[in-house]
Amino acid sequence: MTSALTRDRRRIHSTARRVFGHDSLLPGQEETTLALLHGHDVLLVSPTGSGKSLTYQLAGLLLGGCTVVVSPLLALQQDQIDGLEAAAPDIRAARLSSAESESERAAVLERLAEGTLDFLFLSPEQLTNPSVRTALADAGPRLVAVDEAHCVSAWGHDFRPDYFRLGDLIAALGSPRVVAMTATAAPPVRRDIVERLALADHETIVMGFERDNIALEVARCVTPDDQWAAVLDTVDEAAGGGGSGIVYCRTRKDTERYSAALAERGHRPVTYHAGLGRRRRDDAHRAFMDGTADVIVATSAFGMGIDKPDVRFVIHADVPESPDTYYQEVGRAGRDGKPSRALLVYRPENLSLGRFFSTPVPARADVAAVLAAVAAAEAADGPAAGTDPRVVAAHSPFGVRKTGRLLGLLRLARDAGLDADGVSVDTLVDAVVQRAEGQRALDRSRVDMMRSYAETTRCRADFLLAYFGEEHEGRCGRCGHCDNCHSGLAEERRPDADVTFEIGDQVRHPEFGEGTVTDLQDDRVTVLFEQVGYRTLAMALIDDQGLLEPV
DNA sequence: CGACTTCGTCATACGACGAAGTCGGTGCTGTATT
Repeated sequence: MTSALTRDRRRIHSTARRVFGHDSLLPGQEETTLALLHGHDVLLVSPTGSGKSLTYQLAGLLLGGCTVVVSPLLALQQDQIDGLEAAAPDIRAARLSSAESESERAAVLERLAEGTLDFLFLSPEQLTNPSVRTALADAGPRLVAVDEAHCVSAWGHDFRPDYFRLGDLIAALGSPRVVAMTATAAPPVRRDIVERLALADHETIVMGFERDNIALEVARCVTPDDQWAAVLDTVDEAAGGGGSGIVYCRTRKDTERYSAALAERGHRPVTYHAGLGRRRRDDAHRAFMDGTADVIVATSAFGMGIDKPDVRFVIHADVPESPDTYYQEVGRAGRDGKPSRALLVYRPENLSLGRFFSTPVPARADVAAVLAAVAAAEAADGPAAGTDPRVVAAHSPFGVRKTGRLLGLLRLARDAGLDADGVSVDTLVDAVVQRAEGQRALDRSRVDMMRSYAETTRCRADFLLAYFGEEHEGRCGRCGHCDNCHSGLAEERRPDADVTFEIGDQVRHPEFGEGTVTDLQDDRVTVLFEQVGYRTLAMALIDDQGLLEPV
């Protein structure tokens, strides 16, 4: 007799073959699809190119109805639709965005109502439109896929505030299954995604982070002139091999400067940042993709969804604000599996920009004002009005943006166990400010981790994999091709070292509170504290003063 | 926080210096303006 499990596996494989022409599935695809079919939400952390999209496509088709795909960029949505139509001509996909005319939007919503749409792509902002939400709720989607889900954690505080309430917006569609997908997510990012999307009875499925064809290097510089020269010389050297590459800068101005200098040296660079306007951005993007340009000099605006296989080098002209961002950007090298370089050009002074950009902490008076506005909005427009930034903003002294940000923090504080009833305004204000301070501390500790990465003498791949919570078992602690492995600085991890803790242990520190051990070296331990973010502590000090206690 | 710009100051100094001020990254949206 055939078990239900076997039957579901067969359905998955036959759909993959019949609709997409795949005779076999990649690691993680069956597992994720099965979990969704069996009623679990899923957080899927898996590298670009590993076929994350197929999991929501298979699950969507098997669950039936229209699957909603939330994606942060309009360009990405279009890519996905094009890819889907190319892979499976029978599939009916559409997009709902500000780029469509009123009549096009009406046509899409009609197809949704008729049930003749398999996949609908949209941004979180679309879900804040009540008529869109109602139309979707009426259609009763069974699955929502959240693409580039790390955005749920990174955005919302002060950028694209609707990411902050994506969980609520999805729940309003009738609490469908949710699959959140991203290529990179360290443990606190995973926690954020699960919490903010309110993933129910969820499974976290993590495929490997390791990209062993990318050689990690750091060039430490003292003066701005050294830094300038290191970037340009490395492009000369790397581009000599014939491949293309990306130079990441922290400011728009620097992208222009480096671009001009590279052109003078005989390269074919293009510049890319958000200040350029649609047309010039599209031109730069196309020139890089088709090889007309060999280097793209860009801010962080460039890269999401880029799947150019032969990027041979990624050079960071300035240090980014976190290992999360760094690895995301580095990951755009060597998609074809061939040897590639990732060089971080590091001057400690550049870390300050990361601190500047860290999450702002709101003034207590502002939080109190928004709390009052929530009460006013609920009194005037009903209980649901208290969560809508547009409605609350009408009663608050601030714009929609700032109101939305404070509402987001308020929501998180309440979710953390503070019920609105019977809690004083002061307590709630405290909780909101604390929440923001915690976020800020985490942001800043990520800057510190970036410093540690730049200054470490151990294997750089090992450092990053530990940061992302990758299993250490069986790893010798040497990738063999980063600069520290090459120079002999990185030593083999000694398994017989006097280990007091293990990765994943819950610990308590008298000052920093509770946390989780994320990394161990012979003489140091790194802990991710709930209140203050990442801290690396000397083992000798811990032993002497009994600083860390198991919980 | 720090890089860069602007402004005032000095006075056998009209260029050089310091103080003060400004700016720095990601994109969706709907609406007003050409």
